[in-house]
Order: sequence, then structure tokens, then C-alpha cells
Amino acid sequence: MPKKLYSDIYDTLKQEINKQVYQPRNTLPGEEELASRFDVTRNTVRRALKELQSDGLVYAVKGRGVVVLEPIRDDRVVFQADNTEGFEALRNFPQNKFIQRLSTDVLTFEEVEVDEELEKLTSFNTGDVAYFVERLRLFDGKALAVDNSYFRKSLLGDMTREDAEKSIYEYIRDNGLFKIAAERSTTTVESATKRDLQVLDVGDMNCVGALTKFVYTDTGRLFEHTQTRYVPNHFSMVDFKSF
Amino acid sequence: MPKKLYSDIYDTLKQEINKQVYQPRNTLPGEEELASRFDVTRNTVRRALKELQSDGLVYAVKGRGVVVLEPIRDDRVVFQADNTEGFEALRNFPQNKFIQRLSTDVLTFEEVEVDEELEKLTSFNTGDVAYFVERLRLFDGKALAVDNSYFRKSLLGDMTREDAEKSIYEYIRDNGLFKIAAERSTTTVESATKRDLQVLDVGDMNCVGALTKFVYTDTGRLFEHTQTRYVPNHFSMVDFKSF
DNA sequence: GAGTGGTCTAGACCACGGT
DNA sequence: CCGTGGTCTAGACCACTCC
Repeated sequence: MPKKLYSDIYDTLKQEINKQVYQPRNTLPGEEELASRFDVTRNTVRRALKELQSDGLVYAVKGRGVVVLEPIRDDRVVFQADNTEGFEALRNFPQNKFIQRLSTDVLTFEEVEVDEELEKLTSFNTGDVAYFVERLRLFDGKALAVDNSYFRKSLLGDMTREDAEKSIYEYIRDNGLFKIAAERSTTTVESATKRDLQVLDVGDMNCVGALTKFVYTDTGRLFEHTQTRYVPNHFSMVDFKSF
Repeated sequence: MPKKLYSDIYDTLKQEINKQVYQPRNTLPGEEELASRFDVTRNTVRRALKELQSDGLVYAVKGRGVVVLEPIRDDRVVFQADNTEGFEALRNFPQNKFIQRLSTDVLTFEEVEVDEELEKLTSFNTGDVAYFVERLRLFDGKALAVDNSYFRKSLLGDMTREDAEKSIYEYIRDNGLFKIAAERSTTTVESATKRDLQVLDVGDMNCVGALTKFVYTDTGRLFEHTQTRYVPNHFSMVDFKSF
């Protein structure tokens, strides 16, 4: 007795595509046919198909059908940092083979008041109090990334360095503070700063990747601003778009 | 007499959010209310709201309502290369102030046969014939990026260097070959290669950003593999996710 | 308990692709 | 022409948040 029909259909179809029951470049059965197979309406089937499409597995063409896309090879990716909760999320990701080898050092933990310059960076308001947390991300003991985060104190209450050393998102959940709703992020490549060279194992590289992330609570409040700076050659971000 | 109701509603609400008719952190009117205002069903309103949500403007919370998210500042972005048709698309983007200052040089244009190594890179099949095109992207005469592209010849027919010098996507449209359906991309930071140093104005930087892109036709065929390698500090990619 | 968004049904008509 | 996906209606029930 499943709760979400469309997500069951999604799972089933996804498996069948992976098992090549439906082969690349062929079309799936029509929506009407799928509807009667799963004993739901067309709308519900469409919902499942839309998910498959946003995963990049299929593509719907009016008048022709839903086409299965050819798969691509994907060996060289070290791991996909797909802009979620950051490194904590990677650790909980079941497919991730690297979990054991990841660790975190909190280098800095302090309260700061938002001035004009910081307002420009974080989009918080001048006068707000924020926690500044600098966390070093280690992989096999090598410093591969550093997170510079600002969190609005008014939303977090009194947090300690120890909380930050575990997981801030865990702290939020455990204290039932709010839910994370959404995030906006931008990716750039930048010159390494003095601080980067100090704390990161960049080797002889003189630039870093930067992932700047704004995180919202479910009441629409900007809650976190984090810039992750990471050394080259170890990370990759994936994305899919259909037109 | 609009053709797509939901997209009209989307436009209207988007404007009203920008004009602060609905203020950040407040909720929009309920779906029922919006439905009667626009004289459509709730489903159609929901469709528009979903678009707004994937734009990162609002976020829906069950039991509470649709919350308007706080806007963020976004000055420092040079331009958004959001994985579209590449540089040609940027040129056609109306908001882009940099159009005049962009130009392209085709450095290499040749046919190659796909061997095992190239199959690994492109996911094309061994034995396929592909066009290899190396295009230098200039901004104010500075070489800021280079595209290394492979196109399946079987899908393109006989293309000339001149076609590549204009726009390959224009060539496809003009000849009515097929439609572009979707693309998958990954972003990484990599060490600069000898070739990068040769053709790009990297200055004293020794690494580059790399955007690797797989493009599909609407029949589900992998058609293009492009790796864009760009110098640091000039580009940014934006993204939005909701949970 | 009242009001919100989330899921689903059972229809309908249209635009488009292929024959 | 027929079959496909795209849009839309008019209902229904549920889960959740807030008072």
C-alpha cells in the first residue's frame, strides 16, 4: 500500500530503464498505456515521467513519445558535491564510497556583527549578529576544502563550538528550530587567497574552485551564507537541463 | 487571449513579487483564492507556482502557504554561463551587456574517427566519425575560454569549417536536422594543460575551470560532447534547488 | 477545527509527428 | 488520418500548520 503512487511508478520505470527493458533511443509505452498498466490516471503517470525527465533519463516529444536517452560514462568523477548540505550530506549518501575517509576540523568559531561589507557578501542586514564558522574538510588527512559560513544568530539561538563541530544541520533538526527550504548557489573559479594557501593542500596550484551558497528556511528567511573553497582536480558538480 | 494560462499567471505573479506587492517572508494568497482571481482551476495555479518555486522566488509549505523568499544581492557576477548553447546563446541573451565584446575564433576543424580513448571521453561509439572543433572565445580580444567539441557526423551530414565559424546550432536549425532536447553537464576545476597555456590568456594562473557538456537530440541520441575550459575569475554558474 | 498545500481521479480538447 | 504528449477543468480526500 504505497503512499505516493507517482513515486512508485517513477521507481519502477527507472529500474526498467536501467535494466534496459526500455532501450536507449526507443520510446516508452504511451502515457495512456502506462496509466492502465499501473491502474492510475494519465496525470499521475505524467508526474512520474516528469521526474524521470528532470533526472535526465528520458525526454518527451509531442507527437512521438517519451524517448529514453543514451547513457553517458561517468568514471572520472571523484565525487558529486551537488550543492546539498555540504560535506555532512556526502557522508550520509549511501552510494558514497569515501565516507570513512572524510573528516572536518573547525578552525574558527565566533560571533560577528554584520557591517556594510558583510551585508554585501551575505545579503544579511547590517546590525544582525551572525556566527562565523570556518571549517576545514579533510579527505585522507588532506585539506581539500574550506567552508566559510555565516549563520544568522537570531535563527539559531545560542550555539556552541561543539555543536558546530558535529553538524549544524543536526543541531537545527534536534532542536526543532526550522526546516531548510531551498538554496541558491553560484560556482566560480578564483585566485587562491593567502588564507587558502595557508589552510588548504593546494600543492602548486594557485587557484581554487568556489561554491557560494545561500540557504533559506521554510519561512523564507535567508539563514546561511557559505562559501566553500576547494582545491582543483578533486570535485565535480553535475547538472541536467531539458528544453 | 493567452495560449498558456499557467504561464500568464506565472508572469503576473512574478511581476507582483518583484514590485513587492507580495513582500519577502509573507505568504501569497492561497491557491484557491488565486484560482478564483485568475478564473482557472487550482491545478493551473499550482503549475504557475511550481515554476516560481523552481526559479527560487517562492517556497511552498504545507499547512502554511506559499512563502516569498528574501532576495539576494548579485553584483559581482560577470556573466552567467548557465550551460545553454554556450557562447552563441550568451550573444543572443537580451539582458547581456557584453554581447558586442564577444567573438569566436575557430582554431581547429577536422574529422576524427572515435577510438577507445575517445569513446571513454565522449561516450560516442568506437568507429563513429566525429567532427572535432576547437573554438577560442574572446572577450575584448582576451582569450577567456576554449571549447573542445566533438559532434557526431552521422547526425550533421557534411559540415564545413565555415558553418562552424558561424554557429553550429544555427546550421542545425537552418537545415532542419533535428531539435536539441536536453543536456547533462559537469563542472570541475583542473590543472591547466600545455594547450591551455598556449591558447588562453590565463596570466599567471595555472588552472582552469572546465564545463563538460553532453547534448542530446530529441530522438535520444548523444550528439555533442563539449568541454569548455575557461580562465579563472571571469565566469559564474548559478543554480537553485528546493527540497 | 479551519485553512493550507499535496495527491489523485475522470474526464476534455488541442498541437504536433508520422503514415 | 491516428496516436502521441501538452494543457486544462471540476471535482475529491489527505497531511500538515496554526490558533
